[in-house]
Amino acid sequence: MRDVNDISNCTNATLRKANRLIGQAFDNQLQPSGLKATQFTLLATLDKMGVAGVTQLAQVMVMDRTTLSRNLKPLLNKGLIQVLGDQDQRVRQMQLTAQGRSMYEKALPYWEAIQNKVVQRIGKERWEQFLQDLDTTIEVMSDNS
Amino acid sequence: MRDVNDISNCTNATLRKANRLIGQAFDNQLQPSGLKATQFTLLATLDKMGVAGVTQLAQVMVMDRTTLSRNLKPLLNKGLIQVLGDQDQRVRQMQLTAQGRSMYEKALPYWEAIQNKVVQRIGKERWEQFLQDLDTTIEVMSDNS
DNA sequence: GAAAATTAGGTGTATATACACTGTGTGTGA
DNA sequence: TCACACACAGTGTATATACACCTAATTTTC
Repeated sequence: MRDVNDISNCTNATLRKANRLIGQAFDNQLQPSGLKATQFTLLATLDKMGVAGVTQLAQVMVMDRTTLSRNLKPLLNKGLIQVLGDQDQRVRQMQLTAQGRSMYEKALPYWEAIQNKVVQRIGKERWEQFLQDLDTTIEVMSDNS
Repeated sequence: MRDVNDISNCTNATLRKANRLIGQAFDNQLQPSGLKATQFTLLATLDKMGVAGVTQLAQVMVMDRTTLSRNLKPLLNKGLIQVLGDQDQRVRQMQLTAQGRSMYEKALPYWEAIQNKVVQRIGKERWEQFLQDLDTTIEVMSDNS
């Protein structure tokens, strides 16, 4: 049994460590594609949504709106994402450009490579449990109470 | 069974989401202490090590040396950490100051509060499994191969 | 229909993260 | 001993993250 109050078992610190290592591994593998792992995730999410406003996209990504705002900049600069007009002039609807979709699709094999490598290292069964626990954590921590 | 190659199951993206939420929760709870969660973790680690050089501390924290170098700055500025001399003039040995230890100890109850809250939300049993899986992930991802 | 509340979004500031590169000190081998 | 390798740490640059605050457009309310 782990001691909850032992600082060695800090949920945040342990999660951060894992996050750094996994992030580096994904960034590393995705490097030939010219995308960071975070950018790849953003493109993947927007690709699935088709068209989305900033706040809407931020909610789906469980990310602060202002963080997303900043993360969009390099992708807009590279022409991977374009902004569409909207009746409601407050909203900036966005979607992938042809170049963006192309770059995303070219990056997919690199993503699959590292994703499979990670699953293999952790072990399929344990990985499934792990992803489930991450999803649960995301769910229970999303209630602002 | 989860599809490993389904982008919805991206290990990195899911981990990042959880990391953001947990990080915010810890930062939030620690706010009255004047420390960010990352800074708290750094102080806790250095407190346990007693004295440590930058590279040594970075290895223990599974963190890039240059990242740690930057993270140390606000703590040095606030006088929570001090640099000691060393025979080997390349090494910057560091330790907590009295003020640093005091601030760390004052922050501990806030850490315990959020740590327990998180464990309660996830559920003790599931949390133990979760921490175990995180540790495993850290271990298998630490091999540079 | 105008004032107030709400909603969408960006900026200023600070920290977190890491790669490529630089500088400096230490040790080692010819 | 001196040149070269190696070890320790910081900087330049770029992105990621989020809170506090600001602006503008829309909706709601009276």
